[in-house]
Amino acid sequence: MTRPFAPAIDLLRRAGLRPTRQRVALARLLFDGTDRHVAADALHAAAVAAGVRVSLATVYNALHQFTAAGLLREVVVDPGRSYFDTNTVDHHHFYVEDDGTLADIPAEDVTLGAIPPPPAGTELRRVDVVIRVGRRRGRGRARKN
Amino acid sequence: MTRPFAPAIDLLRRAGLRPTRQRVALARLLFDGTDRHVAADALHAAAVAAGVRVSLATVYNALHQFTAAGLLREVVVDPGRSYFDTNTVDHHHFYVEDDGTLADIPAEDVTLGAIPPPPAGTELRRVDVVIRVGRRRGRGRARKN
DNA sequence: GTGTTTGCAAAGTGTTTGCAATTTA
DNA sequence: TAAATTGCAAACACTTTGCAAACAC
Repeated sequence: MTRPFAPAIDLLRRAGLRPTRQRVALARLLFDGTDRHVAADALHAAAVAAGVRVSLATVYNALHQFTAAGLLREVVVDPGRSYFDTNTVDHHHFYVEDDGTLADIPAEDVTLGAIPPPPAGTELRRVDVVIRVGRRRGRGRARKN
Repeated sequence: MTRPFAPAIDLLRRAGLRPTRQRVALARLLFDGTDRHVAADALHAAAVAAGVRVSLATVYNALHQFTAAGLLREVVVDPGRSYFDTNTVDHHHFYVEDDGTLADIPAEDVTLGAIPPPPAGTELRRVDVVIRVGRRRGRGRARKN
């Protein structure tokens, strides 16, 4: 019944974030050992479902703070929706366009050769490989315009 | 003074789209031979600046119709803003995070080895490689929380 | 003519902000 | 107690929609 709070609290402390009730609750939902891809909305729903009183605005704040602290990584695959990944190790993604689902791909499963040099005055931040897939399509019928 | 309209009209016709005044005007702005990365907003502004009477809603419609017709490709690099690329040939991107700028990278400049098989029931749609770069940072000072 | 496309303004998304009330250390 | 954090609701940026008027063929 009582999952330990200590690990989440430590995690936050180590990240330099105050372990407030809502941050601890969110951290416990997020960092349970499995790799998750969450949208603010879904996390908020999960928190509420778990009986945690937290506002959506606080969830957004927490997600950004966690990201800034290196506990999460933001994944951009869909304009108009942000996903946060609990896997902060270098890796890539499958994105199932039809249902907005993400799946990790270990970095070593994608061979990425030499990368062209960044434009002048800029430095490399990250390389994101997104493999977009979709439910297999019938042999699509013609459409007019 | 009079840039030819015929090419744009043909382009639209071939794509199965009615060459209406606004679609022709937008096509002429977009397909001038160079590779462009536009957001709806910017294209609308450009059209208005060029003296074309067109509403933002129509620009959105046109961009999606052009994309569906294969004349454009949507590039997702920023949650909350859609970019459309006039280069529909297979290629990748640099994304300068600090100023929201995109630059093309020819497909052959990125070596992509074997790709893991798509999740069950799905088929490959596209592989996007986004190399995120940023203005070179000073040696960032400490921040607290 | 007839069906398509447009413009407008309103409605939607998803996200951020301002600020008083609350909580943490 | 002082400073950080929260919740709420309002403000946001961007995108989509509904429908009458305008347009293409």
